[in-house]
Amino acid sequence: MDNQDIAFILNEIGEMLEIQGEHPFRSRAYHRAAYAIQGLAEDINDIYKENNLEKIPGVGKGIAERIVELLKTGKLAYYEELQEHVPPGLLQLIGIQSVGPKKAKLFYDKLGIADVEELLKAADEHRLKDLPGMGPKAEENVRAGVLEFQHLRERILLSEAYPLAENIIRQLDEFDFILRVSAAGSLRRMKETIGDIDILAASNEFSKTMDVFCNLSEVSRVLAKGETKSSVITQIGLKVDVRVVSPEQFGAALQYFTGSKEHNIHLREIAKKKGLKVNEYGVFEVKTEKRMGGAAEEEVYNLLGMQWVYPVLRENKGEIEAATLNNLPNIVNLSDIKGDLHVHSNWSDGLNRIKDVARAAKERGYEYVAISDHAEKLKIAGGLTVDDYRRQWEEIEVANKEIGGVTILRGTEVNIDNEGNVDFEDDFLREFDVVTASIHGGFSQNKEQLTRRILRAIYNKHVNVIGHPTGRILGKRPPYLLDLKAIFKAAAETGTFLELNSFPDRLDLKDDYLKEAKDVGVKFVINTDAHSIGQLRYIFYGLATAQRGWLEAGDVINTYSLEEMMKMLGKE
DNA sequence: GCCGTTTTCGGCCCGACTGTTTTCAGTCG
Repeated sequence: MDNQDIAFILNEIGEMLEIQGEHPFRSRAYHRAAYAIQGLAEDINDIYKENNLEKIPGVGKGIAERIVELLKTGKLAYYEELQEHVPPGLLQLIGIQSVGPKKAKLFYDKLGIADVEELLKAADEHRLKDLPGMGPKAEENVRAGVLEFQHLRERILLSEAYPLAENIIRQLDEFDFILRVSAAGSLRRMKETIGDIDILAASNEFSKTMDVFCNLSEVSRVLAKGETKSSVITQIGLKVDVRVVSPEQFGAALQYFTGSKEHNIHLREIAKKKGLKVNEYGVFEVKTEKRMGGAAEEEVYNLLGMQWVYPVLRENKGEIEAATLNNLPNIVNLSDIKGDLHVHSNWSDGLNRIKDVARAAKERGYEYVAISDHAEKLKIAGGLTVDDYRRQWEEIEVANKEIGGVTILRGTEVNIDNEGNVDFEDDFLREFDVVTASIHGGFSQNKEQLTRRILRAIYNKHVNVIGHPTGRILGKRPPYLLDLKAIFKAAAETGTFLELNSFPDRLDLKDDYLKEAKDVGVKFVINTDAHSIGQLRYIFYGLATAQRGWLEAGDVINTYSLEEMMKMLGKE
């Protein structure tokens, strides 16, 4: 059982407790614990062995006992007992729009409905509308919700949602009665995947704003339309929520609507202790109901005695405490990036010539770019032999003379084989400016084997960087089973850099892991792994992930000048 | 079920929208 397994079960327990009508705070406790465990880089088995389970935020005596039982036996009697009362199919139902724990229980108790298909059948046969609290409209909403559930897309990549949101914002911005408009929610926090798009507008003409929004060409169905809040489904099956407030409320509303939920709950708890109340309209003194501010987000945070918090940090993972101490990280910015150390050319499986890559890098304002084509053992990607590299270096030399203003570096992406060996002998590896080593196969090995492979690469003194360290592909492939704590420790000890791969479906290392690795002294490189010059822009998503991982420019090697960076790579 | 500068009990964020009710429960974020 790994962290994800435990988090999954705790989440399901939370949901089952909701359906059972348990006290909401009990179920919230399980969800909070699951959330914390999901983000841990350290293996929960190790945490257990070190007797530190109760140090995980949100894990107390009770939940720690549940976790211990799961880790020891692979089973949990309490979980199985709950499943007898709440069949697994029932948990799907609360994923349907307009169906929550109460209605799911109602449908199950009164009609024996225990999965989505049965619910659709019951709606079609109009057996729902006569249930208490239901009616014809509610029944139709459930039916539409089921159909959407079956077609609705899962969470989509930030890189897909971001342009769509920009497009909607641009259109709304053109109306002169819409004074301000901004993305909010997980999109503004730049989460790697997005469940729905949240947009906030400031206007003095609420209903006109709502009309304009609900009539955008991207909209396929209006789920709800109110005076200040509407929800629609777009043509591509993504939900978009829009909220409109008056201009003087914009800051408080942006704060509230950006979330995360966990961040906001914590913030409002602090407000309460100070005798204040925070909502989407402003900050208020509870006693006098006097409004203290809220036109700008900064006011909200300052009134609570803390620094304004970057949206990318608002996950309730220590940022509120840091902001209170005036101690937020000075997170790395796009303008700090001075080069890319992992770009492919047409020598292996890339699209563009070295010269074109260099010119594109120069246009981005980079000082340097490393051509890091695959090495020979990765035959499927057109891996290069020793002789190929020597000829490539000649081309690099010519291009360096011809272009100027940007330095093209000799890179390589060597493969870490099933035993942890990399392509090429030490004498040849030494001739590269930067050596990145990555795993491209043998994913099904066990945790010890996979960890040993990466550790061997880390201890190879000619390997500078471990590429896409966990190998995950969002929505397609889970990360390799790894002892990340051991890998972070070894990387910090040897001065081996860990890559943050900016490909939108990789973003590997992910945000939570970056933060933990940073805390033990690991340094990073933010690369694109671009296979065409158009993909160099993916640095934008890698950078956002770095920010979410609390990285500062000093933690990232490709924010340094060429000279400084080469020194850090051990090349003079 | 968790947690602590109101600390071992008594709290636990706050409000909009919908559809059912006729003052409110459920859902959502």
